[in-house]
Amino acid sequence: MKNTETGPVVKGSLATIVLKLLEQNDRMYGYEITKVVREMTDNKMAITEAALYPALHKLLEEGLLETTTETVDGRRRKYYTLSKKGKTETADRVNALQEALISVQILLNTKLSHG
Amino acid sequence: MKNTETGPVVKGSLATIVLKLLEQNDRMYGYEITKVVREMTDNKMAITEAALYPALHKLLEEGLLETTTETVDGRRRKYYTLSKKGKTETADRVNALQEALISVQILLNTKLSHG
DNA sequence: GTATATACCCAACAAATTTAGGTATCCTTC
DNA sequence: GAAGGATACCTAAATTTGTTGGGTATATAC
Repeated sequence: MKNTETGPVVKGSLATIVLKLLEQNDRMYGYEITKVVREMTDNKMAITEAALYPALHKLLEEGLLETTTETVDGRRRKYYTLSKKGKTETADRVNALQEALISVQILLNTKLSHG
Repeated sequence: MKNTETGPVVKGSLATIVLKLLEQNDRMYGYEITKVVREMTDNKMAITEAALYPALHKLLEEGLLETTTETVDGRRRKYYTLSKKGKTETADRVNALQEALISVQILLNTKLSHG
C-alpha cells in the first residue's frame, strides 16, 4: 500500500485488503484490484502491481485463493476467488486488522468514523 | 508495531506514533514508551524494544528529536523530546497516517457497486 | 505508428520489524 | 545470598513487505 502523495504508509495490510475485496466481489483479477483500490480511495492509495502480484501468488500458495484463467478481448485475465479456507481466514485477518487500526487510532488520539 | 495476539500488523506507523506520544507528553524515555503503548491499547499492541530503539535513533539522526540523559535510582534513562523541526514533522506525519487509516477503513468497509 | 490502457509478470534493492540475543541495575522473595 | 522479575539501555541477523525499474503482449484511439 502506498499513499500516492506521501509515500509508503500502513504496510502489512495489503493481503488483508485483497482478501476483503474478494470477499465482497467474489471474483476479481489483479489489474482490476489495482483500479478498484484507486477508485475507492479517490486516488489516495494505490496498490502497485509489483506488490500485488507476489501477494496474490503467496495467498494462492497458502491455499486461501483459487484461480481460473480467461481470455477477454484477446487479453488473458487470471481471476481469483476465495477458497473455503480463504473465507474463514479473511474474517480473522479483517478482525485483527480492524482491532489494530483502532489501537493506532487510540494512540493518535483520533476519532475516525466510517460505516 | 505488533498485535500481541495475532502477530504483526499496521507496520510503518511506529515512528509516527512515537512522535505523537512525544508531542503529548513532552518528555519520555524509551522503556516508558513501550509501557505507555501497552497500557493505552489494553495490551493489544506492543512496541518491542528492538523496534523502538533503532526507530528513536533514526528520528534523532533526522533531527526530529533531542535527548538528555539522567540517572534515576541508579539506572540510566535517555529522555527524548521533539525538536522544533520534529514538531512540524509530527503534524505532517500524523495527518498522512490518519488519511491512510481512513483509506484502509474505506477498503475494509465499503461495498462496490457493479457498473 | 505512436501513445495509452489493459493485463500479466520478475529481479534487485531498501525499509521496517521480528527474532534472539547482550549488558547492567534494583527490588523482592526464598 | 541466590534467583527471578522489573527496569533500562542496546545490537545483529534474518525475515517480511514493498518500491524501483524494468519486461512482455494485446487492444484501442488518435
